Amino acid sequence: MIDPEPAGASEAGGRREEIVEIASRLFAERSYRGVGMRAIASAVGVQPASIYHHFSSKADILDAIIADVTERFIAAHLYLLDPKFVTASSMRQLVTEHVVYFWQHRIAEAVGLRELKELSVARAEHVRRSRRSYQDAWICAIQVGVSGGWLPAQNPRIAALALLSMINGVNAWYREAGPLSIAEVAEMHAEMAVTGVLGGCPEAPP
Amino acid sequence: MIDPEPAGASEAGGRREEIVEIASRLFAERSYRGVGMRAIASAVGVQPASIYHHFSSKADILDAIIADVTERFIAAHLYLLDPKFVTASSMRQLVTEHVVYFWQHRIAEAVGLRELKELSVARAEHVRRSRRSYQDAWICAIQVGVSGGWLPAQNPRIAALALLSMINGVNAWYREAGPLSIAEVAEMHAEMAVTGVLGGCPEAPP
DNA sequence: GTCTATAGAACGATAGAC
DNA sequence: GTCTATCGTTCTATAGAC
Repeated sequence: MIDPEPAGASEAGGRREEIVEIASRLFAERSYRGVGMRAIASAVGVQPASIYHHFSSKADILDAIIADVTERFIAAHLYLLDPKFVTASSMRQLVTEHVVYFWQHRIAEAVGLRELKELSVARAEHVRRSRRSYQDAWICAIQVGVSGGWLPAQNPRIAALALLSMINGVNAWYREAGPLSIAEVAEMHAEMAVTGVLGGCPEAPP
Repeated sequence: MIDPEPAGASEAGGRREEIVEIASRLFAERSYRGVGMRAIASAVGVQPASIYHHFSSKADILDAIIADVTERFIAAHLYLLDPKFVTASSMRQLVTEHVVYFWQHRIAEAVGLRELKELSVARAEHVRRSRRSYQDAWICAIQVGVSGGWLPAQNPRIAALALLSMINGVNAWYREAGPLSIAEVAEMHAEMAVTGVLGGCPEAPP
């Protein structure tokens, strides 16, 4: 049993984590600029000045929210697009895990997507580079499939961007109250993405 | 030659139109709450108080920006999804026109998507209803295709939402500096959407 | 139709006691 | 670690002259 938190993070249940969690919900609902320190403090149940014992500024809270949610997923899953081993099956697996992970982290992901410009330039650039590497890995993997004859996609770059738009869009409309679980929706998207957008037949090699 | 502006709009080049155009660009770049009346006035070249001669409030400017950009497209194109006449070909045409129109109106569309919650409740609800009718028309049309045997989509609702996410995502990554025109990207999306996501073969009837 | 001037509220952040 | 109190800024919006 390994501590799932990276080194440097405080134990769960600390004030700092509580502030991050509450602020992320508020930012997702009313936007970063639409939520003041007074509103955050009030939701936490403390006075505004107390927040500054845990964070040096409001932007520092935003940094902690966005931090590396997306990067962590990308770093852990890029191997599925490795040109030497990528298959239609590994692509389906990646789409499925992508949809599920992004839904599970939907609040931080929504804030990270919407408030990217509010981040410090250095951190925003870090996030953009990470996303770019994921996108490029998809393009490269699709090109491998086209060269190998098992993916008939016309334009790998456009296909990759269309595929990512499709699966990133799930959070905008999916609701847990509906008849389908997020895992079912994820599987359907894997099918629509790889068999549909990329044109890879389910029974085709590899 | 008919006046393209709906009745009630002032002639082009008026201060009101100038303010709407400048404010929409600023809102798209720095968000509604991130842009003050001073910034808008400064960009227009007047004093802040002068804006209030043309608009009763900042929210009134946002209303004028969003107004009915999306509704106008939907109202003019719903006929292409009419259950009695819809075909794979009319779906492809709609996707193409959708992508091109949304790109041409990308500034207002971006503001309308991002700042929907800043709108007055009544106007926000009007926009949501309009989008919902478009979505429902897509679902219904796909169901017709499934019933008719010319679309193998598994789940019409999920397929419609995936398709719309895909084509609405174009504005997030397309840049005119690239090698493809928006019309070319739109055509490729029509192919990926109808042949790919919905599974309709190009040569299949109708 | 645009100006100067400013009201009144909310903002991010700090000082210093406990 | 949280409090009270508040500083200085910025915000939307208005009053009234020209």
